[in-house]
Amino acid sequence: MCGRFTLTVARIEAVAEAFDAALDPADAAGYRPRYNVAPGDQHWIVRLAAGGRARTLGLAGWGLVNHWAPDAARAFQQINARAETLAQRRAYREALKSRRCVVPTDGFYEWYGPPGARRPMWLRARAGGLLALAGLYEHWTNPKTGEVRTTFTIVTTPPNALVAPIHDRMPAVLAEAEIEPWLAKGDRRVLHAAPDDALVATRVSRRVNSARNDDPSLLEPEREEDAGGQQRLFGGS
DNA sequence: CCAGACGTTGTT
DNA sequence: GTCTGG
DNA sequence: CCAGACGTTGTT
DNA sequence: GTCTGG
Repeated sequence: MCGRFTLTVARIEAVAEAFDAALDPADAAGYRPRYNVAPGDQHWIVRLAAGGRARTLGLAGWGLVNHWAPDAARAFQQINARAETLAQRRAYREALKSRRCVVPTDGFYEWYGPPGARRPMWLRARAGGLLALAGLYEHWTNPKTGEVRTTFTIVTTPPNALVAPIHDRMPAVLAEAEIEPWLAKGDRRVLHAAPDDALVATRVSRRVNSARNDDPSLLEPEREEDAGGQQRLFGGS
């Protein structure tokens, strides 16, 4: 699945340029690199402007709250949406029809191993740089305060050959040519596992476990001898 | 008809 | 065990 | 995803 | 809002 990720670029303007999106200047003012984005956090999404073809880059909360929800309690149970069932699920069907987004990131974490000894891996693009994750978003008005929140969920697929030994799900990573079909038409054919050679995996520290930790040292590769005797899933790396 | 759910993951 | 918060 | 709380009353 | 279950 996808329960934590990173966006470590120095300038959010570079993300706007890469995705050909207009940057919300109010949101951009508070930008900082993130090494441990967790459910419930504010993060960046690229979406089409209302009725148009222009893309915007702005902040939204991770964990989809449907516009009809009485409260935001279910947000944490809607951080991911299975690609296979998007069109059937009541919570996602409407958003699939009209509110797709792309979630910019430069890596995501997956945990593996036995209960109580699970270890995080950081997966990133083999050549480095940005990844485009497929997502859905929605607006929700808090009935108590009248405040409008925008929230999103990340689509998941079965794993590719790299991720399969670690986990049975992974986020839907869009190739550059798949971004527009996803945003404009919700073309579900783009929701497939990333090519087997698209990503590389690094074992990282269990300090990632706590969402309070959010600094560059989280991405430092952890050596085998620091790994506490876990089995070697990645002998060559 | 009204009431109640609407989700994913991991673990057992 | 289960829910909330980060 | 994992970590941490899970409660009320009265007093400051 | 919309669907399923009773």
